[in-house]
Order: sequence, then structure tokens, then C-alpha cells
Amino acid sequence: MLLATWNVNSLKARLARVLEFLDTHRPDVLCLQETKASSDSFPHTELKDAGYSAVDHSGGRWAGVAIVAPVEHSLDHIVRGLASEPRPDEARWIEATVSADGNPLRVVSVYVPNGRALDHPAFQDKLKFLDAMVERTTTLVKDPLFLAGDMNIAPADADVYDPAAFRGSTHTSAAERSRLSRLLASGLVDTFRHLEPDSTQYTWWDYRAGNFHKNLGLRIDLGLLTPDLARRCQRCGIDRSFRKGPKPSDHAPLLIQLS
DNA sequence: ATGGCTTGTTTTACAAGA
Repeated sequence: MLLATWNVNSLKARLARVLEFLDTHRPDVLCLQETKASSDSFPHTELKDAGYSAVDHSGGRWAGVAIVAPVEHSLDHIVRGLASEPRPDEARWIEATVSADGNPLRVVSVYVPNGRALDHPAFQDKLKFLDAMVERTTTLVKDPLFLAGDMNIAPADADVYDPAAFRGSTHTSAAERSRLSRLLASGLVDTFRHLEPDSTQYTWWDYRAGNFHKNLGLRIDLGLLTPDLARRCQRCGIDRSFRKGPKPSDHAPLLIQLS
């Protein structure tokens, strides 16, 4: 079973690359973030033509998340939004149960708020969102869970190209990292780091200043698994080829192969 | 490296991203 997550920075602008991704990897689950779609404009028809169905939580101009799976898998028990999240209209959390050959897997696609700056009101909303996430996840981890998306937190300095440059910035603060630690402590494994304890690899690079070519990036897109599923993980990798070529997202997709 | 690209929109300027 192949699981994936990808912040596409507009599903409309990235549709050709997303179809290319589905054709190349044929994932059983693809979590999308920053779809920047409305419910009406979500490209269900184009995905269906590629053999995939999707459930979306769409907020229009910004954010937006979705879960995509092959049409032959069932996709049900959909939950849109997170109880006690500060701005429910922003469409940052969706849950669904994906069943392949009768084996159910609970899946979450999440797009954590950016936070802008430590002294910005948006940062308090980011922390509240993370608290709401921890609260909900405590219940979800009782069953097999794949919780994936753009956490907008680099878990450790090893996940940051220049830790000194990020001191005093969002994505690396103690307030954010302690909440991510609580999320993991609720019973989830950071799959990439579990399989690659010493590897330095990123999932996001700024569009500007040739940062991708200089490999100046952050690892902020995570695929989290409950321990029984993590034990079944054979491979976990970041497909940098989708950060290259025509009209790339500024994030690369993360792939997780389960036995 | 100081927002240097990229996206969408209440477009021809601005907001947001990380």
C-alpha cells in the first residue's frame, strides 16, 4: 500500500503535475494541501478520468485540503474540520476512511496555519489549531491512522537548512515544537525520520533566489503513522522530481510504502 | 537576503505563503 502527501500550492495550477504524480506512482492514498479550490471548482471529473476519487474540504481562495484514492477503494465516514479550531472557515482538516480490499484505514489531510511571525495574532491561531489537533488525535490513534500534511513546523534543527537564520521565526519555535512533540507522544511516528534517522532531506524550498537548486529547504511536510503501521513501512522518500520541471509547487511530495 | 517567486482575486495592486 502506497501512501502520499503533497502541498500542491493550488490544485488548479498544479492539476497537470498531480495527474502526472498519480500516473507515475499510482498511490492508494494521496493527501493534498493548499488546494486553493472552492467546492464547486474542485476537479473531480479530471481526477475520475485518471481513475481516482476525492473528498475535499475547500475554503476558496486560501488553504483547502483533500484526500484522493483510487475509484475502486471506498472513501467514507468523512469529517470536515476540527472541533475547537480557531478559524473553521479556512478548511485545513479533513478525515476519511479509505478501504482497500476491506481493510479500513483512517486518513487525515491537514494544513497547519503558517503563523506569519511569533508576535503576530496569526501565531496564536496556529498554536490553538495545534492544540485542537492534539485533542482530536488522542481519539483517532485508537485505530490505525495515517495523519499527513503540511505541519508548518520543522521538527528539529536537522530539518532546517540554516537553524541560526530561523531563530526567532515561526516553524522552529519551542511553542510549535512542543505541540508537535505532544502530537507524536499521543501515539504517532514521524515515518520519514523513523526510517532515515540521520538523513537531511527537505520537502519545501522557497521559490525565490534559486533556493531549490542550492537545497536551502525545510522538512515541514510529515506523514505520521500509528506504531503498528509504522512497523509495516518499508520505504519512505521525498520525490524531488516534482519540485522540478514545469510549474512546480514549492513543496515536494512525500511517499510511504507499507507492506 | 531586506519577500528576490507564485498564486488567486474584491486584478493591473495586493495579500499570503514559510
